[in-house]
Amino acid sequence: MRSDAAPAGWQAIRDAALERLRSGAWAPGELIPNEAELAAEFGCARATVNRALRDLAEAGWLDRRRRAGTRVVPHPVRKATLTIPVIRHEVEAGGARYSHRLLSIARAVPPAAVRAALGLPCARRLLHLVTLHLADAVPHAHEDRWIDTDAVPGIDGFDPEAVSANEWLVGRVPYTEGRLVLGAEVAAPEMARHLGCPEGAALLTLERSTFLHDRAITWVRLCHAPGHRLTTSF
Amino acid sequence: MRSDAAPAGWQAIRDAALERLRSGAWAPGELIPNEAELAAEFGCARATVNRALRDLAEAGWLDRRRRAGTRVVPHPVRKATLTIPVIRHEVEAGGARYSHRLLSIARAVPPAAVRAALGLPCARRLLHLVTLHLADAVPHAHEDRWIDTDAVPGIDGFDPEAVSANEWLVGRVPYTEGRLVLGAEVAAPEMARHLGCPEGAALLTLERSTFLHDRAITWVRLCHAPGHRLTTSF
DNA sequence: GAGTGGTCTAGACCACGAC
DNA sequence: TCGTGGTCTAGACCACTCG
Repeated sequence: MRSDAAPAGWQAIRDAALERLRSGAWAPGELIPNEAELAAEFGCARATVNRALRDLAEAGWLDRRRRAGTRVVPHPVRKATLTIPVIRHEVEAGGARYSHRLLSIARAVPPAAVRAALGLPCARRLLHLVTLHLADAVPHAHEDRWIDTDAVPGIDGFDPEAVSANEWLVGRVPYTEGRLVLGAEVAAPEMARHLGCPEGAALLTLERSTFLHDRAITWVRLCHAPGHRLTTSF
Repeated sequence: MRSDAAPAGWQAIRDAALERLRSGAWAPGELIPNEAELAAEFGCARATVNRALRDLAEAGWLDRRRRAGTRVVPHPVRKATLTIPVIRHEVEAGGARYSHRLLSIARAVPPAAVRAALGLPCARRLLHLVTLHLADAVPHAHEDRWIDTDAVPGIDGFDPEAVSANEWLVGRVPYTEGRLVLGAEVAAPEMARHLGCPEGAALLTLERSTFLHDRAITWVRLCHAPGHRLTTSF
């Protein structure tokens, strides 16, 4: 009995191929046997080999071309996947207790930069929320959010004191498109006060615009407390 | 004749389904018809519908479960893919002319933080390169890199003055695993001098460790000039 | 138990593109 | 030109899980 699950079918073939890639049996830049040959070797249909190799190609290991055959990509992965968590989950995953504090709530016309990010042509009034997220009562991130309430049915039932806008929207409002911008900024005096950090500290910022069918829903800018890092494997 | 390509086969079915998702005909949280029904509707084999729906599920639109059927995911995508470009390509994509300047090259024992990131137990000497990347002769990013030359065959043929380590390694050295850490830091005096920015500016940093079969290859830390942003859609 | 998606097969035809 | 991967089909069996 093996501790790891032993996949059967196309996953078994994918794993066998992956082993050859990792071990160097199929070296970078090299041409690997064609589908028919591998199907014969593994004793399965060509479609099954196709499924396995397609999976490896999508993962960035192989480069497949008609007529030219399948080649091992010299440099496997150039993409990293960033998961965008609900902040409460992020905090709790770190073993801390999550809380949040609503700093301000108002209806106002957003600044031009926000209007541009959301593609709003006219100067409409949106709901503006500023929230502080805390981990074990220590400031974790500062959230500046604009919501087009016309695009969010059921917003009346939303109590920003009880549930953070971050979590409420994620749970209830579907979106189809989004844009994410990562940057860094210096902590201004007010931000430093909110985050409990020295003025001039470097903060990792994350701006996110989301849309439903090209209709702007919300724009949010998160300023993380100093030292915060985003990590991903690839 | 249509200006946009009209895919046939499973992609056509995927697109038709996507249109229903985007239009709301298949609403978030809702159950969609099963594969057999859709196959009948589209006049194709069930496997073809399966291929199309699997694609949408991988993209995060659908949640498919045996027996339970296929459901529209309420909140489509929580993942963003970050592409990690060769810096020269990144600069040239911005319409600028790329150049680089080697600031220092030496063999030394890396600091503990770098050893830890690479999982090096003992204090071996690695190749240490510091490079400045420029866009139209303006500083773009500062690169601090450590390379385990034993893990990089052919390193003797590498001329760091001619080609940046970034590009040389990407083109020649395969890797299997990697870790990426994004953060922000304040520009120290020396860094500010290199990047031509004020001391105390906020810099977006990107640390990357790469491995080949659990063997450490290189660790690199990029400090981008102020205002630099990483963008991705999802 | 029974309905659903997951997968496999064997064969076929097609589209691309290196030669 | 013609080998290669891309895809479709029709049918079959399996695995999961809801009721």
